[in-house]
Amino acid sequence: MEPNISFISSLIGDPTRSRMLTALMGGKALTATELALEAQVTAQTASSHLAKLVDGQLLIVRKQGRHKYFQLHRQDIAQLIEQLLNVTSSRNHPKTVTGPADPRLRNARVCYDHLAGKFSVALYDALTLNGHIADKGCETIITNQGRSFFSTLGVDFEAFSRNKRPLCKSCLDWSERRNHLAGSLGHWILEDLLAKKWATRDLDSRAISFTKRGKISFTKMYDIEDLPKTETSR
Amino acid sequence: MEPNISFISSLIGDPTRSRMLTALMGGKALTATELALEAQVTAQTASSHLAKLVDGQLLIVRKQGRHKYFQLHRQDIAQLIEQLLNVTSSRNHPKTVTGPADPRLRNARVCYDHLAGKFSVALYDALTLNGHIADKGCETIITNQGRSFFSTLGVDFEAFSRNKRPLCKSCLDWSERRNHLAGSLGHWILEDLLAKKWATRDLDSRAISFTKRGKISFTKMYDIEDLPKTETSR
DNA sequence: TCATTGCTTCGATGCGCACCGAACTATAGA
DNA sequence: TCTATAGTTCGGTGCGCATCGAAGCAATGA
Repeated sequence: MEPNISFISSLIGDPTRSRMLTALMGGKALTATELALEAQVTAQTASSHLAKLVDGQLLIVRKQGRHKYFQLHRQDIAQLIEQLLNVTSSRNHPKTVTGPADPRLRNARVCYDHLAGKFSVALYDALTLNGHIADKGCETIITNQGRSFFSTLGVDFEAFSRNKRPLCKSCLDWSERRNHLAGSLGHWILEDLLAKKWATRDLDSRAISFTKRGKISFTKMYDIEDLPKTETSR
Repeated sequence: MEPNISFISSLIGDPTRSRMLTALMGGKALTATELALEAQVTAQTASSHLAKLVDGQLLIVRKQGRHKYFQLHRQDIAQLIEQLLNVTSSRNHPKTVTGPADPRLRNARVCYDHLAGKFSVALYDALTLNGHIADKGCETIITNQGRSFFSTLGVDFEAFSRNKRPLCKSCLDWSERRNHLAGSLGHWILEDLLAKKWATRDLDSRAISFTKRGKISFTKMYDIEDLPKTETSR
């Protein structure tokens, strides 16, 4: 028998649940109340939705004291949501597309566990331009030069290769409709950014805010030429 | 604003509509009545569903005489469905997974526009083994050797490169849970098979039936060692 | 121990929508 | 012209489910 697509799709198909799922695309685990707020429903309603999402294995839950932390179940779920975002955004009516997007989200945001948005696309372009990665159209690979470049930055490729996750992977950006870097290398870059305090993760959203100094350092480190201006206005 | 995932998902989320969509994964355009049969609903019900799918831009429709032919809208929709199939099948209860699958579908079937199933996985393995393609874990690329190999078979890489579609791409097989070849090269292989009359497309399903001679030629052409036995029993 | 906060269960309400019967339009062929 | 087939529109039915109020557990902290 062919697997039954409709079950998972109908889980995502409810507006409230899909709001929860996109909120969780930030990669951070969120509590039930946070998700209720995000989805704009009462705690009771949220509870029943979350139970369904866990039951359908879209989310995993971890209990910590009197809190319950929810996360996307696995990488492939995040990929599915991302693909849905892509398909949807390219299909939107022209009117709504240009709608009032949060400028911070456009600049830099988290896409599950790696960077997305204008900054991320600029990074991808710079890495390509400098020959660190190669965009083969159908795939993105890391070059030998890129391998040594990232090694000096402290990337442990040995550890990555033990991991079954793809090292580098292109991921279509739904706001920019251009490629950006995903995979474990994309993950490393984001973690590195945050560890270096060049940028901070917003508490209330998927947005990533660069500090002034961080922006400069980031630009220098990856040799990015045309980093777009940060629109700091809310 | 983030695009609204739930709209598309809820379209796919209805069991009847999802049956129609999976039926269309065969790549062939189907008429409204065929889809009604496939989804096991009356013509009226099918009509309303199909209108919604077209309206939601999941399908395109072509009118021909008194027939209406429906097809998946674009490649990305097919990819989305495929990803859903993957996620769903890996999540199925062990009981239902081993359920009575149509053996013909397991052997060889169409995945939108390329080959899938056991045969396809065997092909992928053989191509890898012979160094025609290289599975880099995170991506699949065609080697120089593979390029010349396929050139002698009549592949016009020039024409492909003008196309924006990826040349070769791995696609996870939901029945085998292994990679098989997608992309325009995967498409070419399927078309070539059918053109050579080594295999025929079933009229009523996504299944692909190899002729005895075709199976031998296919095995020889791509140097496949361990092609699984064809289970001809229905 | 009691109060507070986080989350769940139960029950009731009401909307949305999948479904079909019946009647209608449109195309093809004779 | 008439007949058969393909597809649509309309109206009515009924189920499913998202929603919330109220009450109930559970864990923390004082």
